[in-house]
Amino acid sequence: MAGQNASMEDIVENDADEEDFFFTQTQEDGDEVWESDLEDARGRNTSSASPSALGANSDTVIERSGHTKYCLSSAEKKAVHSEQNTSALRPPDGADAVISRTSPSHSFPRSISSPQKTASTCNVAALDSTRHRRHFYTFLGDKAGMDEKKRSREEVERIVHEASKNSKFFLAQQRNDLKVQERIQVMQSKLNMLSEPLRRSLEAEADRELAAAEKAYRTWRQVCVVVDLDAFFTSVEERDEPALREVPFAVGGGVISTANYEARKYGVRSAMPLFIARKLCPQLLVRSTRFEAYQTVAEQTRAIFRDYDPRYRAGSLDEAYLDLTAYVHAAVCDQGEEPPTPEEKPGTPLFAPVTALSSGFTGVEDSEGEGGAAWGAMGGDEEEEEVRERAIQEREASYWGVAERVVEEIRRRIHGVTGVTASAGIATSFCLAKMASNENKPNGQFRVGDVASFLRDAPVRKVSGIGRITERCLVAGLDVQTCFQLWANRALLYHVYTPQTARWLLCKSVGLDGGGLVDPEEGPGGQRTGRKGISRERTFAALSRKEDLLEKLRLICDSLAADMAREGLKAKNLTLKLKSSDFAVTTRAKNCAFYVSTSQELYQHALFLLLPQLPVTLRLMGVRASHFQPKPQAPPKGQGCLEAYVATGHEAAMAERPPSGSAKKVASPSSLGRPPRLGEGGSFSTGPPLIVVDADLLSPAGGGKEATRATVTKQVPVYTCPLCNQRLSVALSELNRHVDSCLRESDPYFLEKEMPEESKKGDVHRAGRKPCDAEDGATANKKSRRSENVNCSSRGGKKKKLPPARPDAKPLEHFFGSNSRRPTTM
DNA sequence: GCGGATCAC
DNA sequence: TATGGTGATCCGC
Ligand SMILES: Nc1ccn([C@H]2C[C@H](O)[C@@H](COP(=O)(O)OP(=O)(O)OP(=O)(O)O)O2)c(=O)n1
Ligand SMILES: [Mg+2]
Repeated sequence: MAGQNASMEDIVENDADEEDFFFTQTQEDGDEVWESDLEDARGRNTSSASPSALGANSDTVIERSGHTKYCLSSAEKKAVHSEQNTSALRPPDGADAVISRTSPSHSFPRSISSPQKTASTCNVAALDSTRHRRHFYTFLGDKAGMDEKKRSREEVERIVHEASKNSKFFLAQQRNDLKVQERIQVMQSKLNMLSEPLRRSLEAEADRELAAAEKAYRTWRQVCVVVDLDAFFTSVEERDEPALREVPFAVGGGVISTANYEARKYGVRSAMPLFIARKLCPQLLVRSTRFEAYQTVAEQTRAIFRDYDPRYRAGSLDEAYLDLTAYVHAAVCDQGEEPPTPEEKPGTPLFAPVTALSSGFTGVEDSEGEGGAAWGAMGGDEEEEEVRERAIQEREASYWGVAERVVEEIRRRIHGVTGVTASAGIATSFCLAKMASNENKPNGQFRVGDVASFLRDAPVRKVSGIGRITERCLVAGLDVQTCFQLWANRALLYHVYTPQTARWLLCKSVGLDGGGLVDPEEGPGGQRTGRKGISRERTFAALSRKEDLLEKLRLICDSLAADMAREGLKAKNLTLKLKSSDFAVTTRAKNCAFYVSTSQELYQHALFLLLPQLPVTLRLMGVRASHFQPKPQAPPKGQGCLEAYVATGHEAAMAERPPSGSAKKVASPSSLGRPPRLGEGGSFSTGPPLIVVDADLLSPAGGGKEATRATVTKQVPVYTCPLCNQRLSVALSELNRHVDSCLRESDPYFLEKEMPEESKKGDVHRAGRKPCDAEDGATANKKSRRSENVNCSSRGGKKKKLPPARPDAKPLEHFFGSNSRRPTTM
C-alpha cells in the first residue's frame, strides 16, 4: 500500500503540472459561479486565521509543513472565536484572487493550510453583492441547463433579494447561515492545525478505505439507470391542457411545486414562493396540484419499469432506479452477440484499485471514451493481444449501445403512455446515473462512459446528497468545488468530517455507491411499508392564543390519525414540531408507554408536548409518529399482549393500551421493571413525577427554558401550570386537580376517552385514565441544550454507511406537496 | 433517545 | 401581505 501511495502522489503531482489539462476546459454557464465563488470566499475573508498561510500557499510555495502547532480538541470552537476576535477583518488578498482566476478549479490539495478563508459574512449588506446572494437562496441554484434565459441570473437574484430582504423568513435564513459559517470556521481551524504527518496518515487511511470500497462496489458492467420525468407536475397539466405548454406556467399554491421550462427561463423554480415567482414573471400561469393525476402517471410509468427490472426502485413519484444489467445481457444475446464478461475487460479489474481511478483523474491517459478504457495502461504487447482487445472493445461498445437503446425505448414508452417526457442517466453506479439524468434534461439521456472525465470537473453539488450547505462547507472550508477536488483532498475530509461522512464523500467523489438495487421493495406480495414515520404538519397565519393553537393541533391529529388508521399503524413515539412566527423551528418528542393511533391519543400526547412551550406565536405545527408497532407478521396472530412484552422485554409485543377502565391512576412504568424513582419525587432532574396520574400532562417548572438548572437541584417542587402559567408549590395531588380543571376549561376534548365523534363537548369525565406512562421523564427534562454546538461535520441526509452493502436507499415513494394534499386549509 | 440540521423531491 | 409538506438520516449530546 505504501508503494501505491507513493505512486499516487506522483500522479497527483503530475496532475498539478498538467494544470491546463484540467482548467482549460471550457467552462460553461455554471462555471462562472464557481470562479466567482472562489473569489468570493477568498476576497471576503481576507482574514485568515493563521496569518501565515495566505499568499504563501496560494502559489508555488507548497508550505504545508510549517505551522500546525496546536491541536484543538473540542475547544475548537473557542479557538475559533478568539481568532475571530483577533483577526476579525483583514484586507483582501489580491494575489489569491489572481491565482484563483488562473486556476479556478483547484488550489492544490497540498494547500492543507491553504484557503484560509473565513466564511462569508452574511449580512444584508453582503448580500447586496450578487455573488453573495447566489448561494443563499435555495432556488437560485443552477438548474436545468436552459440556454435561453429571459432574465439574467443577476436580474433574478436582484428581484428575489428585493422581495425577500425584509422578511422574517430572510432573517431566519440569515440566522441559520451564521451557524453554518461558524461550522466553516471550525473546519478551517482544524485545517490549520493539520500536521503533515497526520495528513499523510489520513490520506493513507482514505486510500485504504477507498480501495475497499472499490473492491466492494465498483463494477464496470452493471447497467444502472435513473429515469426522471421532466418538469413533472407541469408536464402532466400540460398534457391535459396543451395551451399551457406555450406559456410560462407553474404548479403550486403559496409555493411553487414546479415550473415548466418556459417559466424557468424567468427564474421561476421549485420551492419559490408564488409572490416572488410573479415578480419574476408576471404572466406566470399557476394551477394547483392534482396529486391523483400525478399518481396515475407514476403508476403507468412503474408498469413500464417492471418490464425491464421487476426490482426497480421508485425514488419518488417521478423518479425511478433500474438495474438493466440482466435485461441488456439478454438483449445482447438475443441479437446473437455475446455480452462482455468482467474478466475479459483488459485492465479493468472489476474492482479497480485506487490507482486506477486516480490515473483516470490525472488524465494520464484517459481519453479512450469507452468505459474503463482509462484503466488500460497495462503493457500489453502482442498483436494478438491487440486483436483480442479490439474484439472486446467492440463487444463493449455494442453492449452499451444496447443499453442506450433500451433506455430510449423506455422513455419512448413512457411518453407514449403518459404523454410526459422523461430524461435518463445511464452509468455503472446509481449515483453516477443520477447525476447523468440531469445532463440532457429535458427529454434526453446521457451515459457516463469515462467516469473520470465525467467527474473531473463536476461540481460537488451535482452529487445527490450534497446540498446547498454541504457544498458551501466544502467550498468555503476546503476550497473543494469539483468531485476531483473532493478526491484530491480526501485527507482533509477525514480530518474535518466524521469517518462516516468522509467515506461517503470520498465514495461519491469517485462515483461509487452500493450498486445493486437491493432491497426487495416490491418483491413478493410482501407489502412492506418500510416507512419509519408518518407525519402531518400545517402552516397557518401566525397564532398565539392557546385555544387557536389547540384547535389546529386537534385538526392535525385528526388528519394524521386518519392516515395511520388507513395504514394500520400504531406508534410509540411522537414528535411535535413547532415553527414560530419568526421561522425558528423546534421539536419535542416523547415516548408513549403504549402504542397510540387514535386522534385522541395523538392529541393528548401532542398537547403534553406543546403545553410547556406555550407562550408562543406559531406559524406551523406538526406531529410525527414513529416507532411503529411491528405488523403482525405471518404466523403468530394474536400478538400484542402485555405478557409477551414483559416476558421478552421487547417492544415488539408491547401492548396496546390495556382496557380502558382498568388503568387507573398509577401509571408508573414500574410494572415494566423499572424501579420507581420516588425519592426524587418532584425532582426536576427526573422529569415529571411518575406516580402522578397526569404526570404526562405536566411540566415541571424548570423543564423549560426559564428556571436555570442551578436552582433546580433543590427540592421544593414548584410547578408551573402549563395552562394558566400559575406557579404552584403544592402537593402533587392538588396540583393534579388544579391542572385537570384548567384542562377542562381550555379543551373539552382533552380528557375524552371514547367517542371518536367529537360532537359532544359537554362535560367530560375522566373515564379511562390515560395509561400512558411518562416513561422516563427523559424527554421532558432534556438538558437545556446549549445548542450552539458547532459541529463541523456535514450532517444531513446522506447515507454514509459504506460497508453496509447498501449505501443509497431511496425512500420508497412518498407524497409531498404543500398545496396538494388537502386543499382545505386547516 | 432527543433535538437540530440537512437533503431530496 | 406573502416562503410548503413528507420522510429520512446523521451528529453530538
Ligand atoms: N421542492 C420541491 C421539489 C419538487 N417537487 C415536486 C414537483 C416536481 O414536479 C416533482 C419532481 O421533482 P423534480 O426535482 O424531478 O423536478 P421536476 O420533475 O419538476 O423538473 P426536472 O425536469 O428538473 O426533473 O416533485 C416539489 O413539490 N417541491
Ligand atoms: Mg423530474
